Formats: sequence, C-alpha cells, structure tokens
Amino acid sequence: MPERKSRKDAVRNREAVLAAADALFARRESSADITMADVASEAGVGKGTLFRAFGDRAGLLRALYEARLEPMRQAVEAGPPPLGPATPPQDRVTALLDAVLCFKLDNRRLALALEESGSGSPYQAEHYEQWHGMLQAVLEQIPGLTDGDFTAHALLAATRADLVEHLAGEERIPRERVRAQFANFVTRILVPGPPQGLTATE
Amino acid sequence: MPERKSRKDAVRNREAVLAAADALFARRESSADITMADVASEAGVGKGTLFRAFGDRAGLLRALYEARLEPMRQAVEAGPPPLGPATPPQDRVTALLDAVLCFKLDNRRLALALEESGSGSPYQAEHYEQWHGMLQAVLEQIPGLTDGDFTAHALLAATRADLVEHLAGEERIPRERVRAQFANFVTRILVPGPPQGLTATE
DNA sequence: CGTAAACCGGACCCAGGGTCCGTATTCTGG
DNA sequence: CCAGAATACGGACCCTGGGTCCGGTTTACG
Repeated sequence: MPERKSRKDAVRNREAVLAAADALFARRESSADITMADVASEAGVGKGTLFRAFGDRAGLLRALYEARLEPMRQAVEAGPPPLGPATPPQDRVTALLDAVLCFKLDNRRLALALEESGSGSPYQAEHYEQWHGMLQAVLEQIPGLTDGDFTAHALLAATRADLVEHLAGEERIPRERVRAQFANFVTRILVPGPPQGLTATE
Repeated sequence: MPERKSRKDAVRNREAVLAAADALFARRESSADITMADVASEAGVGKGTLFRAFGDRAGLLRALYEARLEPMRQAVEAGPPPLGPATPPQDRVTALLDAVLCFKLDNRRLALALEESGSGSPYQAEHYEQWHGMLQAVLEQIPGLTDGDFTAHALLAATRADLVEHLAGEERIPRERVRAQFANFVTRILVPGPPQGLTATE
C-alpha cells in the first residue's frame, strides 16, 4: 500500500486547525482580516504546520468548505427525495437550488471568504463544477428547456455568496423571504412559456 | 465655490495614468499581476502621484470603469430606443440587460479586475446600485411580475464578470451565442407563466 | 530500543499596497 | 516680471501578510 499512514500528531493538528478556523469564522470577523497567523495561533500551532497541511490560504478555505459541503453532496447523490435521484426533474431542480441557497445562507461568511480570497474565479473550483454538472444534467431532462449549460450557470449565479450576503446581511431580508423569492425565480425559468408560441419572440 | 481648479500638471498626470492603466489592461496581463508600481512607471509618474490622484487601487479601477461606463449610462438615461426611456418595459429590460452583458464582454479584464480587487462586494459599488435601481424600476412596470428587487439582482448576477469570463474566455463560447442564451433566459423570466394555471406544479 | 523519516514551529523572506517629505512646479498678487 | 505661498512630484521607505526554511523534536517501524 502506497499510503504510509500519517503520523497522529499530524492528524491532530490538522483537526485543530480546522476547528480553529471554524471558530474564527463563526466570530463574525470579516473574512478578509483573519490572517493565516491568526488561525495558526488560535489552533496553537506554528505557521509552518498550517501551510504544510493545507498548502495555502485557498487550500484551507477549500478544505473547510468541502467538509461542510459533504453531507449535502451525499444527500444529493443518493439520498431520499426531494434531493435524491428518485425525484422528477422539475421538483429536483427546485430542491437542489433551494438546498444550495440554504447552504450559502448558513455558511455565508465561509463562502464569502472562499470566493474573495483570490484563488481565481469560483468557476474553476471543483465543487462548482460538480454542482453545475449535476444541475445541467437534471435541467436537460426537462422538456422544452434548452441551453442547460448556460441556464445552470445563470441560476447558480443567483446564489453567489456575496449576493446572498447582501440580501440577508445588509438588507436584512429574512431567510424565508429570500428562499421564497428565489424559488419563484426558479419556477419562472422552469415552467416553459405559454404552450403555443403565442408570446412574442416571433 | 469650493473647488479650486486643479493644477495642469495634475490633470495631465491623471490622464496619463488612466491611459497607462488602460494600456496595461489591454495587454491581456491577468489583472492580478498588474501592480500599482507598474501603472505608475508605465505612466511615467511616481507612486505618490498615482495614489494622490486615485486614493487607492480600488479607486483607480473605479475611475477607469466609470469612464468607460459613461456613454452607456447616457444612452440609457436619455438616449433613443431601445435603451432610452421611451421603450415599453418588456423590451427595455431585454435591451438593458443585453447592453450590460455586451459591456462586460467588451471590458472583461477590467470588470474582472474591479470585482476581484477586494474593495468589498460589488453590491456596494455605486454603479451597481444604479443599474439595479433602474432595472428594478423597469421590471416593476411589467404586469404579473413581483419581487422586482430580487429579480433585478438575480438577472444581473448572470452578467457577473467572472461568469462572463468563464463562458467567453475559458469555454470559448462565441459572443453571439452567449448573448442569445442570455436573452432567452431573460425572456423566460419576463414572459409570465401560462395564462391559466395549466402547467404542472400542482 | 535505535534509527530514519516525518513533523514541528517560529524566525525569516519578499512582494506589493500605501505613506512621507524634501524638492520642483505652478498659481496669484503686486 | 518677481516673490511667496500653495500644490504637486516622485521615489525612498514602512508594514502587513502570505509563504518558505531549517535546526530540533516526535513518531513509526524493525
């Protein structure tokens, strides 16, 4: 077996760092002014350790993010309806997007930090690819819907962390209202236009 | 009058800096690795001058951006149809959003730089407020459309610089195709669902 | 146990944004 | 046209914060 089993102090420290970072983000400090040194000291660990474990700042953020994302991914891939695969496309798209939105609402600060911290566009991130791919696939099962690729992007764009933060954070719009509005928006996209081509656009 | 008419070397240098920055961004260097020192030297000017004129990096970007945005703003506020005020809401929304998209397509690198360069969420930027406000106002003139505020945000989100860059830049989707897809998307939102509630969803 | 590999941590490096201040330029009034 | 004040110039300098390095320590394994 190629894997040598990592040393236990290494794992312990990795956990410590994750926990520390979590804690720091919870303490509503604006993601921007949480320095790597902060995280290290909060975790009771040296900077070297931190960087060896996660590579760089973006790596740390990613690790945190994916840890939190994991449960949801499983629910989507093999869970019960409405998220799981055994749901009719229409409803599943709605459920999927609502889930993403809720996730962003619950993890605003982290998601924000991730998108901000340079690391290139979010569109290269692996998890984005996953969501987009999945969503696109489901969208394309809906009759009368074209451009699944673009549509998936456009819908996901409405759940961008900074937008969510703006709505829920700055404008203080209550969570349920944001969800309702977004659901409404999604529905408009899903429900095909009037049956016969009686509505403009030639 | 409080304004003291600035010295001519000051204005000259301001122009020089703007031009230099423009040039640098044209030279497709990834916005991230254009340093303030670069801009200064390209403009044949000291860093001090540059910072006095624009405050900070974000200030410079903003100045550039708004300069390029100006023509469009006028076209929207008082120009001829389809952008101007004398257009029926439905068509105007489409035109507006297409214009924004085109702008982003034409100024990808700059728009990207602006969104990336920290400076807080784009949602606090003044020009965003303007677009959003305008769009919302027009949207609310369309019968059967609720949540103008949210809808405006969501639609604009689909024109985010990094998304546009991803589509047109990475995925090499031709300009006209992106426009068409987006137009399609917008239309789906504008056209209210089927007249009678005859389409699924209960 | 003994040894080598893996890990630790904090001193250190460096880029880049932003500031400072002595000097040069421009404006104003006489 | 000149003196003096106000303003701008520019590059040396500061400082934060991400990322690296290496001597010393801990752990895994035979």
